[in-house]
Amino acid sequence: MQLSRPDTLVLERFAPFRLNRLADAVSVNLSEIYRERFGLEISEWRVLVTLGQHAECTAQHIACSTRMHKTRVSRAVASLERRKLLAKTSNTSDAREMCLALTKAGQRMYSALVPLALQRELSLLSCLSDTERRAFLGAITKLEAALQLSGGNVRA
Amino acid sequence: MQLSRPDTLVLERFAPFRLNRLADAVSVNLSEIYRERFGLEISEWRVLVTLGQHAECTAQHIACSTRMHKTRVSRAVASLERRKLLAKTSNTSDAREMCLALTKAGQRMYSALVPLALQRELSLLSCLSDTERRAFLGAITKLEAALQLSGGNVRA
DNA sequence: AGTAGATAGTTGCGCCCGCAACTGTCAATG
DNA sequence: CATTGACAGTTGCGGGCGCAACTATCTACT
Repeated sequence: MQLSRPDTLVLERFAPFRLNRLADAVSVNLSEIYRERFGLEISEWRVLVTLGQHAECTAQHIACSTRMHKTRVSRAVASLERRKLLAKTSNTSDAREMCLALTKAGQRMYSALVPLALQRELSLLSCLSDTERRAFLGAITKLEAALQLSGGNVRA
Repeated sequence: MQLSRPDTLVLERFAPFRLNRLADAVSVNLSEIYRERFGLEISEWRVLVTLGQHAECTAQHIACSTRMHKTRVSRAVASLERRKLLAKTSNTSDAREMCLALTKAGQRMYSALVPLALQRELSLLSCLSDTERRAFLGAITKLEAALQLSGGNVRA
């Protein structure tokens, strides 16, 4: 990488920039599904998916596993609640925590969304051969580990 | 990827999410340099780097090559101008365009920043072997092509 | 039991950014 | 020449998000 002299930075070859640009483009591409078809913002989409995976959990858990700021989670949850896609119930053992769960409508949306999203993921990666894809995802796994992104980490 | 049943989406294994999270973490990591040490926002950093590479160019060109919205470029340029890191001169052949260039102070900042940024890039990628790194960057190149990110594209 | 510190979640504030609309300039066409 | 449409760049507006501060609750320690 960066074959030029060490005193010149070519943005197009600078890995952090390329990664940012790529992730943004992929995000925009995927948002056609959750945004245009289902009217969800990315933070709401993440909350929905997390709840679809872990039937009941707290906002804190969602913040950890999605690495979103807790205020962002709070707002996404509030929005989903307004739209009756999600319901809160106060936890009896700890009144600070709210137990979050998808409503029937939320589950229906989840079930409709997931196959489309997985299909889009495949389509995005379809420009890579199996070997290339494995190498790509393997490298990402290593980078995640190096940056301590695996498992539930909080940023703020 | 996604070895589970096709009706469940595990966010931690969903490539678009992983890519987004990784790019964000890399961005935060890199921002220690341009933000904390030099007081630049990411958009300003990109403008600075682009001008360091192409001595004189227009805002439009910066928007294309960085894939930033033209208003974002406009504000970053205005901020850099206020800080005397950049100077505008009106183009004689086309009065609509502004010819942008770094000032001496801007060039000094650029020269101080670039080696640190390149070093940080190396450090970020140091968890990969040469083979892995080549495979990783190669895959990114293919994905960029598939998403038409290479070369100057405008999004808006 | 009572107090202090930690934790879950919400909200006011300010900043950044995209959208749409605007100004000013250029090129093409009559 | 005048007019129309395209283009470079700026700005008002609104929305989303992070930070800090807040409330409410739990836990630990005396």
